[in-house]
Amino acid sequence: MTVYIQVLEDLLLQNQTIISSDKLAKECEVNPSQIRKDLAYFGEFGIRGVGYYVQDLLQAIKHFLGIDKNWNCILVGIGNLGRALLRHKQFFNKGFIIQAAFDCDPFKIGEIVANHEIICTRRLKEHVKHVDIDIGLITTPVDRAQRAANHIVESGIKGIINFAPVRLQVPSDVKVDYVDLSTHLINMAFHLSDDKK
Amino acid sequence: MTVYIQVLEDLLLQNQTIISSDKLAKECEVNPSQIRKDLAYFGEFGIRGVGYYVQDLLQAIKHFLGIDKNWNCILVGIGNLGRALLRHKQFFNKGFIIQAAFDCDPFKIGEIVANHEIICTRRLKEHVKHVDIDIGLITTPVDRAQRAANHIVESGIKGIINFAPVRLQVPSDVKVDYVDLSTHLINMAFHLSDDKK
DNA sequence: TTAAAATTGTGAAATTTTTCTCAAGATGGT
DNA sequence: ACCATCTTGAGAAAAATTTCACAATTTTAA
Repeated sequence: MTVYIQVLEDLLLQNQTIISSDKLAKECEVNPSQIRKDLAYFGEFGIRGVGYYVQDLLQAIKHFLGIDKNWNCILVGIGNLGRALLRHKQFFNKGFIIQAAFDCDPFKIGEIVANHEIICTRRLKEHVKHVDIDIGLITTPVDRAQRAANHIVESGIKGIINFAPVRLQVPSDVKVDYVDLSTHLINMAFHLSDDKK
Repeated sequence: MTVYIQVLEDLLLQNQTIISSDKLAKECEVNPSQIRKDLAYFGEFGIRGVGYYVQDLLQAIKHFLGIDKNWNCILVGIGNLGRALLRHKQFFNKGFIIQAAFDCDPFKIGEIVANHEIICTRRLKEHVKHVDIDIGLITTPVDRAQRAANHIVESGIKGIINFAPVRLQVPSDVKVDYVDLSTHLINMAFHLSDDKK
């Protein structure tokens, strides 16, 4: 789905107003039927004999995915990756706003990174009380990730995106999404192994 | 598969020598049959009535995936994310070694980040000639990503991991893996939308 | 020694996902 | 107005994936 968004936004920049499932399929490197099924899933947006209106389609997808409104996030763990995410402006454009940044290292607390003052993780719950936070991002080292998750869960947040390569124990009503960069490297290594041998 | 590695390495740290598919399934949050199928795929490693030897299994998986040897990488695009990756030591442990870092910004060239001197992207090909590089990582802005990909392809590298949210045009013998952080945020937003409404 | 309990490997069944096919609707030219 | 050409939507078919069920094998214990 996000691939569609990427490609459609690109088409919009090129002032293309209409696209057929065939051409969109080629751009996204998938089967045309696949696209039609996916797009039909949330309503009839195509016009037979014509194709899809890029702008309308984009809006429909975004609405369907819930990214036509803003989402409040917090970030726990201000290491290299944490800093990169804080400084990364792309998220704002897409409606994901980092409202606060936490770390448990006393040397980091009070430091300002990309307009965010780093706050002690132990004070996470009280800080979050007054703002409605949707998503917690964990960018701590492996051995701190579970503790970070506990703080996030305790403060009532129901979505966690975990960048630390470790499984987290959370209540069943909290959704965890795992982001593991090394998985991508491993997949690539596996793919390239065929050639190498 | 990488989830198995994560969990198995964790078990190894806990000095657990044997694990059954049932328990491993619980840890990985998947079906026990799934695990047995996956593990049987590359040989019979379990012992009926007993389970799997953690250490042997881990080694077998790593060998199967091709990560029991080192992989040489280069990084193109020294922004926030690029710097974070260069400083991230976790990759080294897993056999992925960043051998060189490139950027086309004259102000960045010559700068040293995490022991890497940043080299002009135009000189990528000649620099790579003498070392056998397996994987190119792209962490440029969107509008530079295709050019970075071209440089990488021209130098004969067959694997690209692209962190820029844009599709790349490459010859069919070059594999591209797309890493898009906002995809994870969007998935989470979609999941949480059900509750929010 | 024998029986009960544990656990894998694998064929079969069930489920999900992907692809194919084509009727139905839209457009453009004659 | 009519026909040829596009292109979607959706049911059917095909393919892939996941789960079930159980024989085969090992361990434990009486």
